[in-house]
Amino acid sequence: MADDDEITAKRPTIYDLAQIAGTSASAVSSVLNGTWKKRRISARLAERISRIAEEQGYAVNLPARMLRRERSRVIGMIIPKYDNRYFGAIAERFETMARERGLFPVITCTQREPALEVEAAREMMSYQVECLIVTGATDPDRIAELCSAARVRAINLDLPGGRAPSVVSDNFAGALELTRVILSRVRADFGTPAPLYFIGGRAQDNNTRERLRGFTAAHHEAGLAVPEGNCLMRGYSAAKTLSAMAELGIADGSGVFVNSTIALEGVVRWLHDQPIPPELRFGCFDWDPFAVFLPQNVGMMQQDVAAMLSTAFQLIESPPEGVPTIRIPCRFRPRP
Amino acid sequence: MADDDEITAKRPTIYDLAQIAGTSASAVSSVLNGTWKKRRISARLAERISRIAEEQGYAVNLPARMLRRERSRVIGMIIPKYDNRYFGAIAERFETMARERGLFPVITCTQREPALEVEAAREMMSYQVECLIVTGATDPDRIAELCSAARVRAINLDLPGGRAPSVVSDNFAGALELTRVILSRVRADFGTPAPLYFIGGRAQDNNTRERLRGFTAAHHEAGLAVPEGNCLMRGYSAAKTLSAMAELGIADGSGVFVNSTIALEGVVRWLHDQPIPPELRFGCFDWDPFAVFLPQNVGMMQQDVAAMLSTAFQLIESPPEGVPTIRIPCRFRPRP
DNA sequence: AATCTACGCTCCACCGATTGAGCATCCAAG
DNA sequence: CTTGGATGCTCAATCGGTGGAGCGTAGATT
Repeated sequence: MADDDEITAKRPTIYDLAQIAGTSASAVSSVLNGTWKKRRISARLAERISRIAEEQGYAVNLPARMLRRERSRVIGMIIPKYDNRYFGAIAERFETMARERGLFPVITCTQREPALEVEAAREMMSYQVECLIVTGATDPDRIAELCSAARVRAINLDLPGGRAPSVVSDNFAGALELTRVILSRVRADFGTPAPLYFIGGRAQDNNTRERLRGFTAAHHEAGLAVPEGNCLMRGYSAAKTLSAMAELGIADGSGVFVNSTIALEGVVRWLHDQPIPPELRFGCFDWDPFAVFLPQNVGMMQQDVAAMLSTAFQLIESPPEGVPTIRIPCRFRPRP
Repeated sequence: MADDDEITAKRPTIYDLAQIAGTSASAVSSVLNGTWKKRRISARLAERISRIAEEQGYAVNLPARMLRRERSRVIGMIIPKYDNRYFGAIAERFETMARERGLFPVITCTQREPALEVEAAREMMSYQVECLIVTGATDPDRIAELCSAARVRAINLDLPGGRAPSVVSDNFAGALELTRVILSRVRADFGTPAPLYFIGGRAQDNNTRERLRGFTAAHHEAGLAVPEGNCLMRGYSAAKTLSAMAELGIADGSGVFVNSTIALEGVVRWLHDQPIPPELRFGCFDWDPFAVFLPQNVGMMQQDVAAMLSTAFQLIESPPEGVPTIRIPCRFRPRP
């Protein structure tokens, strides 16, 4: 409340409060953590201690509490990047849901570097996390191993692994639907039923493989074969995608399946770099509120972040048998 | 390295390692935290302890370490949202820079709710942060007060305050330049030197006021007055901006200054909702890699996140006299 | 031979909060 | 007057890591 400078040189502890209140540290502790009824502290004393704590601007020393308690109530998340809407939404939703459950969320971002992923996982162990959500990790099994050695439950999000339960989007179904839409729009607008291009991601990465499967299946439905050369997977980088686009020799009337918003940045930049931008149609796996309005976009496949995280927290709260991979449907958002 | 199940029921402590190595906990501690030379532990023993720690998958218990050490080496950041590029970039850069300095970054996001801001600040005190970067807070002075009571250095980022050093963009200069560009493009494309609209933000908020000042100054330069009704500041919400747009009766040939990417979402949605979208030109304060390609966009004013955070860390490392507000220039990014 | 110094290590108090065990006090029942 | 129970509180051990103080031994110096 009021300023009380020069009295407290450091932040007050329960011992300081106990001295001021003329009581014991254990009474103060139990009042401030809510166990005072169980410990038969009178309401009068509880009241007084609370008031003094307020006046002194007391804040519990979490490290000390965590050291003593057997449960830390800390839940960790490692995530590749903050700077796109998908991962941003995941981080935000994770924080909210953790707090709703009385847990302390700790997030760390690994810049998509495998070495940093492992380091981040170790750091999470040091924080004494009870559970770790591993998002979009290149090697989730490596991390799951670290976790199981430390008796920490791990959940894979976005990218599946073989040693911990996973929650992922239904990449196959999403890619199937998105490819169908792009194909039919290309047919409607240009009349040519040509096979589409597939741009972005990494061929080894599970999500990319699943999406490529959906992409191929939609082509087969339409009686089309996908030429090898149509698929360019140079990783998650706008710059690499941009330089790759030049090789394809994309002509008017083409259709493009873009495998992430980061790849889409490359595609869009390439388009605008062309002296005469080709007339084409594209669709993208992942949604972005601005990209969805871009002229040649037919629509975007939005992953259901809320459902994915609800499922992840359910898996944490009631650990499943075995190592399931749960697939969450995506939602197609056409260009408005 | 190898699995060593069923041996360790819990994560090992320095005492466990000491027992295995046949030495004392303090030797183990000093080896693992690097002070072993100072403490005259032999290289041979240090080697052996390191190997055993590795084998056992030891990870230091950070809460215990933090409790003991007088410095926690934790640095906190509170931030309104993760889900836009500006704040996403800030969070990411903050993490990187903190780690480069051997600090542990802890970020929490407050959903732009004043009550959550204060709660988040309290939580940061509980984590024993040594320093707190307060980003885009609605009431930075309230938080600065909490911090000074707990002897925690605070720095305001993005939104300035009166009780802690602040690092902000040069909103006036940025808005001046952006307004000039929009005005000249409107003139070039439509011939009509009409005053622009100003959309988004809150009238009480410092950044919005500064930008409005730049906006007005650019109009005066051009011999134009800004009619009151041209400025609509309904907060940081796409939905509110969208509904506000309807009131303005924007006609062909207009120019719009959009005060944030979140407001831009509303503007763009409004445009696409119109049966016949008006021909207009807009510019936006804040950059987004997709929005920058939208057809009627003349360009975006990008805040220099790296410079802002470098400055913030400098202020942390060498605390300044008084309570300065440092302004960082922005960079205009035209539509490619 | 006695003293000194460097070396290599261990002992133990401590950080702040938590919690099982235990100690008075008081009122009621036997 | 004693026993029993409830009430209201305090004591002290503990969590894991840290670091100042100190101890025994070996080799060097006087």
